[in-house]
Amino acid sequence: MLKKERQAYIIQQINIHNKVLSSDLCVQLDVSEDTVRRDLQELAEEGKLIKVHGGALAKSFHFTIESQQVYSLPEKKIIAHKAIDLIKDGMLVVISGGTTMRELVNMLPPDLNATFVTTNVPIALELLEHPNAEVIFLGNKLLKSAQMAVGAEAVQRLGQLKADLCLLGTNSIDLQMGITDLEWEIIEVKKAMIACAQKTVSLAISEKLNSSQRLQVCPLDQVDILITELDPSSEKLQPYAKRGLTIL
Amino acid sequence: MLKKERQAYIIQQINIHNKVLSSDLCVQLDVSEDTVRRDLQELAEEGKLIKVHGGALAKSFHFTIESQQVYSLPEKKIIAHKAIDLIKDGMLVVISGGTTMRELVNMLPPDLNATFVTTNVPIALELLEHPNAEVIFLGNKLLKSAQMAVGAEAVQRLGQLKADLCLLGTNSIDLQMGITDLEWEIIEVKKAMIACAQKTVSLAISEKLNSSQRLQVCPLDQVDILITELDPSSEKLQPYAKRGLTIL
DNA sequence: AAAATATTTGCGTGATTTTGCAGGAACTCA
DNA sequence: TGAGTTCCTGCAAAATCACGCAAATATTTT
Repeated sequence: MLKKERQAYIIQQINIHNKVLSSDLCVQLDVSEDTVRRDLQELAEEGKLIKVHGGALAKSFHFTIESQQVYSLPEKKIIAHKAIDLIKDGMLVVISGGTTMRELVNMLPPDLNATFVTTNVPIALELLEHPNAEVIFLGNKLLKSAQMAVGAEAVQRLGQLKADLCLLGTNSIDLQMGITDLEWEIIEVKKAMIACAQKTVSLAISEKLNSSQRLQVCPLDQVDILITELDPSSEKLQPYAKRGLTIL
Repeated sequence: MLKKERQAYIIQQINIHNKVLSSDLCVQLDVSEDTVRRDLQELAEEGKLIKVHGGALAKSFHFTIESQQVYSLPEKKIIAHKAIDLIKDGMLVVISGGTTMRELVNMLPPDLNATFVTTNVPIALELLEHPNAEVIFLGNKLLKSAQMAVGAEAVQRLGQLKADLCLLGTNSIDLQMGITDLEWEIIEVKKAMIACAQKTVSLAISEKLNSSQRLQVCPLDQVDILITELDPSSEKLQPYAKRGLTIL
């Protein structure tokens, strides 16, 4: 078998599987490991793949590993844009945390006259930049990992509110478990946020659809509106529409 | 499974859910906990995530304020350094806002085990970066100009505390009027902070000595310790020493 | 076609990487 | 405080890699 043939085969395998193992290749091609290694090295030098210990990865893999400042920022901007239309003058809005929410706050029209309630420190800071928003921060004990207030005090004071809208940054949502999250203390606060608002809006990039974590925030029927970056007619969203959620 | 694949998966999970647990990952990836730990550590060194006990956090999720040009930074660092010696393990410290305070929080020794109470949003955020500090944020309505909580709620809840130390960023201090400030709402909160603490410390760069503003926070005899960037024996400080303040 | 030259391949050896495990330290939480 | 978890260090086994060398193969020259 010719060298060119071998390399063509390797490229083909990479295109199909996005990765190859040296050990696999040397069996499939019936050559020594050294030969495979040399082939991979050559192809890597030509920029046709990425060599890693034990095999090689498709070039496109490099994308995933790159660390962007904010993951999926364009998608989040789309989501934020859709959500903003829900906020009207005079409303009392409860808002959670996350990068999507930060984008949303950033994009709020300057002339909007609304009151925002949050337990999340970065969100509060971002809201303070807005010329007309009134900002209420609830809570006392702050949780480091989530940079937000948790605990009985925050929950109790959320209970004393009657909000028009709850904007919920969502970690995981699926049909069985509804909205789920990882930490008990966060769950508690999110539950209280949902309970005090007339309408609950879940904001999630589509990757988060159909994934679930340990603890339930609320079942699906407590969510009124679901916003993703996808078009409402998208295939992935139909199961949620069938369950009675408004899709934006 | 290739190591890079694993790491790409971890990054993806982190980006979607903001947080991952080592224990979850080692099940999902079918490797030992050690391997997961090593992966997380490696990714943390590359700056792609933040390693925490038991798992890791997304980097973009953690929002920090970029330290812009701070006026008189070297002086403020000196002040902060002096003040830090006053804070001991187990203390409950009430802390106001300002760039000097941000420097102070930044310089806190990582092994310090104290509880901090503040009504200032940027300070709270900075405190959250500290590995051991417990952070309590008081208040609900936020004042845009000062990025802090004001109003009856905050004042009342400060009244329910018994703090060891009150660290007060000071705008103006002089012999006649004591500590003074501009805005009524801020005065109220600062008064409450002083009232609830056993010792009050005023931190001020020497420029602010012998200046006063419209509204009084407290008379000079309520201040226990005065910290400036000057040497305690400095001429400018003697009048304050004579009035009974400890000069550091 | 034969010889000379260049390229490719396989192998041995030793270095490097990866992984899991044991133990003890450090941390968390009730 | 004390049990349970997570973390770190060092170690060892296995896999993978890198390098030189010689044999095999391909290419060019004569």
